[in-house]
Amino acid sequence: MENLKPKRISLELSVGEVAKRSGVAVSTLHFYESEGLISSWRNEGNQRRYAREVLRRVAVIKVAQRSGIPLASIRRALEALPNKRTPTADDWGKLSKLWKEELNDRIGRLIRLRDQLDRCIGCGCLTLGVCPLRNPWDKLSEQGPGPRLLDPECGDYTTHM
Amino acid sequence: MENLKPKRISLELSVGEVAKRSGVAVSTLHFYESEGLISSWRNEGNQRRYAREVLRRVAVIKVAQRSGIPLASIRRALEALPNKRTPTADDWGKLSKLWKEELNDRIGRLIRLRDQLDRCIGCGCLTLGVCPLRNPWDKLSEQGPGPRLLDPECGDYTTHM
DNA sequence: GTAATACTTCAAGTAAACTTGAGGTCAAGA
DNA sequence: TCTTGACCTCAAGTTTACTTGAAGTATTAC
Repeated sequence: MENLKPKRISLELSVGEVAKRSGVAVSTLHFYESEGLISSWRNEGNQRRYAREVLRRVAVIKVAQRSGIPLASIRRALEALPNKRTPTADDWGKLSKLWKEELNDRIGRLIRLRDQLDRCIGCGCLTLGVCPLRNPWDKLSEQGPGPRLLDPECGDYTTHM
Repeated sequence: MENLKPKRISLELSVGEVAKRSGVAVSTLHFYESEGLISSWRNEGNQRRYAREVLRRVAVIKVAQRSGIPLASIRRALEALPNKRTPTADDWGKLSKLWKEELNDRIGRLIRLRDQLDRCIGCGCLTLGVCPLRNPWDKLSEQGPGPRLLDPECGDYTTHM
Protein backbone atom coordinates (compact mmCIF):
# COMPACT_ATOMS: atom_id res chain seq x y z
CA MET A 1 0.00 0.00 0.00
CA GLU A 2 2.72 2.38 0.98
CA ASN A 3 5.11 1.13 -1.62
CA LEU A 4 4.29 3.64 -4.30
CA LYS A 5 5.18 6.48 -2.06
CA PRO A 6 8.48 7.56 -3.56
CA LYS A 7 11.52 7.33 -1.36
CA ARG A 8 12.89 10.53 -2.71
CA ILE A 9 10.50 13.43 -2.18
CA SER A 10 11.02 14.29 -5.78
CA LEU A 11 9.80 17.15 -7.83
CA GLU A 12 9.28 14.81 -10.71
CA LEU A 13 6.80 11.98 -10.91
CA SER A 14 6.92 8.61 -12.62
CA VAL A 15 4.00 7.55 -14.76
CA GLY A 16 2.84 5.18 -12.07
CA GLU A 17 2.81 7.91 -9.47
CA VAL A 18 0.85 10.18 -11.75
CA ALA A 19 -1.59 7.37 -12.47
CA LYS A 20 -2.09 6.63 -8.80
CA ARG A 21 -2.47 10.24 -7.77
CA SER A 22 -4.59 11.38 -10.70
CA GLY A 23 -6.79 8.34 -10.85
CA VAL A 24 -6.28 7.60 -14.52
CA ALA A 25 -4.67 4.46 -15.92
CA VAL A 26 -1.05 4.42 -17.04
CA SER A 27 -2.19 3.53 -20.53
CA THR A 28 -4.41 6.60 -20.51
CA LEU A 29 -1.47 8.81 -19.59
CA HIS A 30 0.49 7.31 -22.46
CA PHE A 31 -2.49 8.02 -24.66
CA TYR A 32 -2.88 11.60 -23.47
CA GLU A 33 0.77 12.18 -24.13
CA SER A 34 0.53 10.78 -27.64
CA GLU A 35 -2.41 13.14 -28.18
CA GLY A 36 -0.44 16.12 -26.95
CA LEU A 37 -2.56 16.72 -23.85
CA ILE A 38 0.29 16.28 -21.44
CA SER A 39 4.04 16.08 -21.78
CA SER A 40 7.03 14.53 -20.07
CA TRP A 41 10.72 14.05 -20.36
CA ARG A 42 12.78 10.90 -19.93
CA ASN A 43 15.29 9.86 -17.32
CA GLU A 44 18.51 8.00 -18.15
CA GLY A 45 16.59 4.74 -18.25
CA ASN A 46 14.10 6.06 -20.84
CA GLN A 47 11.32 6.28 -18.30
CA ARG A 48 8.82 9.12 -18.35
CA ARG A 49 9.14 11.85 -15.79
CA TYR A 50 6.41 14.38 -15.16
CA ALA A 51 6.33 17.77 -13.54
CA ARG A 52 3.88 17.98 -10.65
CA GLU A 53 1.91 20.38 -12.78
CA VAL A 54 0.72 17.42 -14.81
CA LEU A 55 -1.58 16.45 -11.95
CA ARG A 56 -3.57 19.61 -12.28
CA ARG A 57 -3.55 19.26 -16.03
CA VAL A 58 -4.98 15.77 -15.81
CA ALA A 59 -7.53 16.90 -13.25
CA VAL A 60 -8.60 19.63 -15.61
CA ILE A 61 -8.89 17.15 -18.46
CA LYS A 62 -11.13 14.96 -16.35
CA VAL A 63 -13.29 17.86 -15.26
CA ALA A 64 -13.73 18.98 -18.82
CA GLN A 65 -14.54 15.48 -19.97
CA ARG A 66 -17.12 15.05 -17.28
CA SER A 67 -18.87 18.06 -18.73
CA GLY A 68 -18.87 16.41 -22.12
CA ILE A 69 -16.11 18.31 -23.84
CA PRO A 70 -14.26 16.17 -26.40
CA LEU A 71 -10.53 15.63 -26.01
CA ALA A 72 -9.76 17.55 -29.18
CA SER A 73 -11.34 20.69 -27.74
CA ILE A 74 -9.58 20.14 -24.45
CA ARG A 75 -6.28 19.90 -26.25
CA ARG A 76 -6.96 23.15 -28.07
CA ALA A 77 -7.88 24.84 -24.81
CA LEU A 78 -4.78 23.51 -23.07
CA GLU A 79 -2.65 24.85 -25.88
CA ALA A 80 -3.48 28.26 -24.46
CA LEU A 81 -1.29 27.36 -21.51
CA PRO A 82 2.38 28.25 -21.73
CA ASN A 83 4.69 25.49 -22.85
CA LYS A 84 7.88 26.84 -21.39
CA ARG A 85 7.10 28.44 -18.09
CA THR A 86 4.98 26.85 -15.41
CA PRO A 87 1.38 28.01 -15.81
CA THR A 88 0.40 30.65 -13.30
CA ALA A 89 -2.89 30.85 -11.45
CA ASP A 90 -3.77 33.47 -14.02
CA ASP A 91 -3.22 31.08 -16.90
CA TRP A 92 -5.43 28.49 -15.27
CA GLY A 93 -7.96 31.17 -14.50
CA LYS A 94 -8.31 32.05 -18.17
CA LEU A 95 -8.90 28.41 -18.97
CA SER A 96 -11.44 28.17 -16.23
CA LYS A 97 -13.29 31.17 -17.60
CA LEU A 98 -13.42 29.63 -21.06
CA TRP A 99 -14.80 26.41 -19.72
CA LYS A 100 -17.30 28.16 -17.54
CA GLU A 101 -18.72 29.71 -20.66
CA GLU A 102 -18.86 26.37 -22.38
CA LEU A 103 -20.53 24.89 -19.32
CA ASN A 104 -23.04 27.72 -19.24
CA ASP A 105 -23.92 27.02 -22.84
CA ARG A 106 -24.47 23.37 -22.12
CA ILE A 107 -26.48 24.09 -19.04
CA GLY A 108 -28.65 26.53 -20.94
CA ARG A 109 -29.28 24.01 -23.67
CA LEU A 110 -30.25 21.30 -21.23
CA ILE A 111 -32.55 23.63 -19.33
CA ARG A 112 -34.35 24.69 -22.47
CA LEU A 113 -34.61 21.04 -23.39
CA ARG A 114 -36.07 20.13 -20.04
CA ASP A 115 -38.53 22.99 -19.98
CA GLN A 116 -39.83 22.11 -23.37
CA LEU A 117 -39.93 18.38 -22.87
CA ASP A 118 -43.31 18.27 -21.17
CA ARG A 119 -44.85 20.63 -23.64
CA CYS A 120 -43.52 18.77 -26.63
CA ILE A 121 -43.77 15.15 -25.72
CA GLY A 122 -47.39 14.25 -25.52
CA CYS A 123 -48.67 17.32 -27.29
CA GLY A 124 -47.93 16.18 -30.79
CA CYS A 125 -45.86 19.13 -31.85
CA LEU A 126 -42.77 16.93 -31.78
CA THR A 127 -43.86 15.48 -35.09
CA LEU A 128 -44.40 18.84 -36.67
CA GLY A 129 -41.84 21.28 -37.94
CA VAL A 130 -42.97 23.87 -35.43
CA CYS A 131 -41.67 22.07 -32.36
CA PRO A 132 -38.79 23.98 -30.78
CA LEU A 133 -37.11 20.68 -30.05
CA ARG A 134 -37.04 19.94 -33.75
CA ASN A 135 -35.31 23.20 -34.60
CA PRO A 136 -32.39 22.89 -32.28
CA TRP A 137 -30.83 26.13 -31.20
CA ASP A 138 -27.59 24.35 -30.65
CA LYS A 139 -25.07 22.99 -33.07
CA LEU A 140 -24.45 19.88 -31.02
CA SER A 141 -25.95 17.59 -33.59
CA GLU A 142 -23.47 18.85 -36.14
CA GLN A 143 -20.46 17.42 -34.39
CA GLY A 144 -20.01 13.86 -35.44
CA PRO A 145 -22.36 11.79 -37.49
CA GLY A 146 -26.00 12.41 -36.86
CA PRO A 147 -29.01 14.09 -38.28
CA ARG A 148 -28.07 15.86 -41.45
CA LEU A 149 -31.07 17.83 -42.55
CA LEU A 150 -34.10 19.13 -40.82
CA ASP A 151 -37.49 18.54 -42.26
CA PRO A 152 -37.90 21.33 -44.81
CA GLU A 153 -41.61 20.81 -45.25
CA CYS A 154 -43.80 20.54 -42.26
CA GLY A 155 -47.28 21.15 -41.07
CA ASP A 156 -48.81 19.44 -44.06
CA TYR A 157 -49.74 16.42 -42.02
CA THR A 158 -52.08 16.38 -39.17
CA THR A 159 -50.66 14.83 -36.08
CA HIS A 160 -52.62 11.74 -35.53
CA MET A 161 -50.68 8.96 -33.98
CA MET B 1 -38.51 18.97 -54.33
CA GLU B 2 -42.11 17.96 -54.07
CA ASN B 3 -41.48 14.44 -55.27
CA LEU B 4 -41.22 12.83 -51.87
CA LYS B 5 -44.68 13.96 -50.95
CA PRO B 6 -46.60 10.73 -51.22
CA LYS B 7 -49.47 10.66 -53.65
CA ARG B 8 -51.52 8.53 -51.33
CA ILE B 9 -52.15 10.30 -48.06
CA SER B 10 -51.10 7.11 -46.37
CA LEU B 11 -51.08 6.16 -42.76
CA GLU B 12 -47.86 4.31 -43.29
CA LEU B 13 -44.55 5.81 -44.19
CA SER B 14 -41.64 4.54 -46.26
CA VAL B 15 -38.15 4.73 -44.85
CA GLY B 16 -37.37 7.64 -47.12
CA GLU B 17 -40.38 9.59 -45.92
CA VAL B 18 -39.45 8.96 -42.30
CA ALA B 19 -35.88 10.02 -43.05
CA LYS B 20 -37.00 13.21 -44.73
CA ARG B 21 -39.53 14.12 -42.08
CA SER B 22 -37.48 13.12 -39.06
CA GLY B 23 -34.20 14.50 -40.28
CA VAL B 24 -32.17 11.34 -39.78
CA ALA B 25 -30.49 9.37 -42.53
CA VAL B 26 -32.07 6.24 -43.96
CA SER B 27 -29.05 4.25 -42.81
CA THR B 28 -29.64 5.55 -39.30
CA LEU B 29 -33.22 4.35 -39.36
CA HIS B 30 -32.01 0.93 -40.45
CA PHE B 31 -29.53 1.06 -37.63
CA TYR B 32 -32.12 2.12 -35.05
CA GLU B 33 -34.33 -0.72 -36.16
CA SER B 34 -31.51 -3.23 -35.86
CA GLU B 35 -30.94 -1.90 -32.35
CA GLY B 36 -34.58 -2.27 -31.43
CA LEU B 37 -35.28 1.44 -31.03
CA ILE B 38 -37.94 1.56 -33.70
CA SER B 39 -39.89 -1.07 -35.60
CA SER B 40 -41.61 -1.54 -38.92
CA TRP B 41 -43.40 -4.08 -41.05
CA ARG B 42 -42.88 -4.91 -44.70
CA ASN B 43 -45.06 -4.40 -47.74
CA GLU B 44 -45.43 -7.01 -50.50
CA GLY B 45 -42.18 -5.83 -52.05
CA ASN B 46 -40.20 -6.29 -48.82
CA GLN B 47 -39.93 -2.59 -48.20
CA ARG B 48 -40.20 -1.14 -44.71
CA ARG B 49 -43.39 0.56 -43.68
CA TYR B 50 -43.64 2.66 -40.54
CA ALA B 51 -46.53 3.86 -38.45
CA ARG B 52 -46.66 7.64 -38.14
CA GLU B 53 -45.88 7.12 -34.49
CA VAL B 54 -42.29 6.40 -35.46
CA LEU B 55 -41.76 10.08 -36.15
CA ARG B 56 -42.38 10.95 -32.55
CA ARG B 57 -40.25 8.05 -31.44
CA VAL B 58 -37.34 9.23 -33.55
CA ALA B 59 -37.83 12.79 -32.34
CA VAL B 60 -37.66 11.51 -28.79
CA ILE B 61 -34.51 9.57 -29.54
CA LYS B 62 -32.90 12.70 -30.95
CA VAL B 63 -33.96 14.80 -28.01
CA ALA B 64 -32.56 12.28 -25.59
CA GLN B 65 -29.32 12.01 -27.52
CA ARG B 66 -28.89 15.74 -27.55
CA SER B 67 -28.98 15.63 -23.80
CA GLY B 68 -26.21 13.05 -23.83
CA ILE B 69 -28.16 9.91 -23.07
CA PRO B 70 -26.63 6.84 -24.72
CA LEU B 71 -28.72 4.80 -27.15
CA ALA B 72 -28.77 1.80 -24.84
CA SER B 73 -30.51 3.82 -22.12
CA ILE B 74 -32.90 5.26 -24.65
CA ARG B 75 -33.81 1.81 -25.82
CA ARG B 76 -34.48 0.71 -22.26
CA ALA B 77 -36.64 3.77 -21.67
CA LEU B 78 -38.55 3.22 -24.90
CA GLU B 79 -39.24 -0.34 -23.86
CA ALA B 80 -41.59 1.19 -21.31
CA LEU B 81 -43.81 2.12 -24.22
CA PRO B 82 -46.43 -0.44 -25.27
CA ASN B 83 -45.50 -2.64 -28.16
CA LYS B 84 -48.97 -3.60 -29.23
CA ARG B 85 -51.21 -0.61 -28.83
CA THR B 86 -50.37 2.86 -30.02
CA PRO B 87 -48.76 4.80 -27.18
CA THR B 88 -51.09 7.27 -25.58
CA ALA B 89 -50.22 10.78 -24.49
CA ASP B 90 -50.01 9.27 -21.04
CA ASP B 91 -47.38 6.75 -22.10
CA TRP B 92 -45.30 9.50 -23.63
CA GLY B 93 -45.87 11.61 -20.57
CA LYS B 94 -44.33 8.98 -18.33
CA LEU B 95 -41.31 8.83 -20.58
CA SER B 96 -41.04 12.56 -20.56
CA LYS B 97 -41.13 12.60 -16.78
CA LEU B 98 -38.33 10.04 -16.59
CA TRP B 99 -36.19 12.04 -18.92
CA LYS B 100 -36.90 15.26 -17.16
CA GLU B 101 -35.44 13.70 -14.06
CA GLU B 102 -32.41 12.54 -15.96
CA LEU B 103 -32.04 16.01 -17.43
CA ASN B 104 -32.35 17.57 -14.01
CA ASP B 105 -29.58 15.32 -12.77
CA ARG B 106 -27.34 16.31 -15.62
CA ILE B 107 -28.14 19.96 -15.21
CA GLY B 108 -27.41 19.80 -11.51
CA ARG B 109 -24.10 18.11 -12.12
CA LEU B 110 -23.04 20.69 -14.66
CA ILE B 111 -24.07 23.55 -12.42
CA ARG B 112 -22.09 22.19 -9.48
CA LEU B 113 -19.20 21.70 -11.84
CA ARG B 114 -19.40 25.25 -13.08
CA ASP B 115 -19.75 26.76 -9.64
CA GLN B 116 -16.74 24.94 -8.39
CA LEU B 117 -14.59 25.48 -11.42
CA ASP B 118 -13.39 28.94 -10.44
CA ARG B 119 -12.71 27.92 -6.90
CA CYS B 120 -10.78 24.82 -7.89
CA ILE B 121 -8.81 25.82 -10.91
CA GLY B 122 -6.18 28.23 -9.81
CA CYS B 123 -6.47 27.52 -6.12
CA GLY B 124 -4.45 24.35 -6.10
CA CYS B 125 -7.03 22.14 -4.45
CA LEU B 126 -7.51 20.34 -7.73
CA THR B 127 -4.34 18.42 -7.05
CA LEU B 128 -5.41 17.40 -3.58
CA GLY B 129 -7.85 14.75 -2.59
CA VAL B 130 -10.04 17.32 -0.90
CA CYS B 131 -11.15 19.05 -4.08
CA PRO B 132 -14.85 18.45 -4.70
CA LEU B 133 -14.10 18.09 -8.38
CA ARG B 134 -11.83 15.19 -7.60
CA ASN B 135 -14.51 13.31 -5.69
CA PRO B 136 -17.23 13.29 -8.29
CA TRP B 137 -20.76 13.04 -6.96
CA ASP B 138 -21.82 11.56 -10.22
CA LYS B 139 -21.26 8.17 -11.76
CA LEU B 140 -20.71 9.58 -15.21
CA SER B 141 -17.11 8.57 -15.30
CA GLU B 142 -18.09 4.98 -14.71
CA GLN B 143 -19.84 4.55 -17.99
CA GLY B 144 -17.35 3.70 -20.65
CA PRO B 145 -13.61 3.71 -20.33
CA GLY B 146 -12.21 6.35 -18.10
CA PRO B 147 -10.73 6.92 -14.72
CA ARG B 148 -10.89 3.74 -12.73
CA LEU B 149 -9.80 4.62 -9.26
CA LEU B 150 -9.64 7.77 -7.28
CA ASP B 151 -6.53 8.71 -5.50
CA PRO B 152 -6.70 6.77 -2.24
CA GLU B 153 -4.00 8.70 -0.52
CA CYS B 154 -3.99 12.42 -0.64
CA GLY B 155 -2.88 15.43 1.24
CA ASP B 156 0.59 14.08 1.81
CA TYR B 157 2.06 16.37 -0.78
CA THR B 158 2.06 20.06 -0.63
CA THR B 159 0.64 21.71 -3.66
CA HIS B 160 3.44 23.54 -5.24
CA MET B 161 3.29 23.71 -8.96
C1' DG C 1 -41.67 0.05 -71.47
C1' DT C 2 -37.73 1.76 -69.88
C1' DA C 3 -34.94 4.63 -67.05
C1' DA C 4 -34.35 6.83 -62.80
C1' DT C 5 -35.13 6.68 -58.10
C1' DA C 6 -35.96 4.30 -53.94
C1' DC C 7 -35.45 0.45 -51.63
C1' DT C 8 -33.13 -4.18 -49.94
C1' DT C 9 -29.08 -6.79 -47.40
C1' DC C 10 -24.72 -7.45 -45.64
C1' DA C 11 -20.04 -6.38 -44.84
C1' DA C 12 -16.75 -3.23 -43.89
C1' DG C 13 -15.15 1.43 -42.67
C1' DT C 14 -14.94 5.54 -39.30
C1' DA C 15 -14.07 8.32 -35.16
C1' DA C 16 -13.24 8.90 -30.27
C1' DA C 17 -11.17 7.40 -26.28
C1' DC C 18 -9.13 4.21 -24.57
C1' DT C 19 -7.55 -0.88 -23.20
C1' DT C 20 -5.06 -5.12 -23.94
C1' DG C 21 -1.34 -7.85 -25.28
C1' DA C 22 3.19 -9.22 -26.81
C1' DG C 23 7.77 -8.86 -26.22
C1' DG C 24 11.53 -6.59 -24.03
C1' DT C 25 14.44 -3.41 -20.51
C1' DC C 26 15.89 -2.14 -15.91
C1' DA C 27 16.43 -1.66 -10.87
C1' DA C 28 15.69 -3.17 -6.21
C1' DG C 29 14.77 -6.63 -2.68
C1' DA C 30 15.12 -11.85 -0.66
C1' DT D 1 21.60 -14.22 -8.32
C1' DC D 2 17.22 -14.29 -9.37
C1' DT D 3 12.81 -12.77 -9.45
C1' DT D 4 9.42 -9.32 -9.09
C1' DG D 5 7.46 -5.08 -10.38
C1' DA D 6 7.48 -0.96 -12.89
C1' DC D 7 8.56 0.64 -17.03
C1' DC D 8 9.13 0.73 -22.42
C1' DT D 9 7.05 0.35 -27.58
C1' DC D 10 3.96 -0.79 -30.94
C1' DA D 11 0.08 -3.09 -32.82
C1' DA D 12 -4.37 -4.57 -32.40
C1' DG D 13 -8.81 -4.84 -30.00
C1' DT D 14 -13.18 -2.46 -27.88
C1' DT D 15 -17.38 0.36 -27.70
C1' DT D 16 -20.76 3.60 -29.54
C1' DA D 17 -23.14 5.37 -33.16
C1' DC D 18 -23.20 5.50 -37.20
C1' DT D 19 -21.74 5.79 -42.61
C1' DT D 20 -20.31 3.83 -46.99
C1' DG D 21 -20.22 0.58 -50.56
C1' DA D 22 -21.53 -3.20 -53.39
C1' DA D 23 -24.82 -5.76 -55.59
C1' DG D 24 -29.33 -6.60 -56.38
C1' DT D 25 -34.83 -5.72 -56.30
C1' DA D 26 -38.96 -2.62 -56.40
C1' DT D 27 -41.50 1.36 -57.60
C1' DT D 28 -42.36 5.50 -59.95
C1' DA D 29 -42.04 8.86 -63.72
C1' DC D 30 -42.20 9.86 -68.45
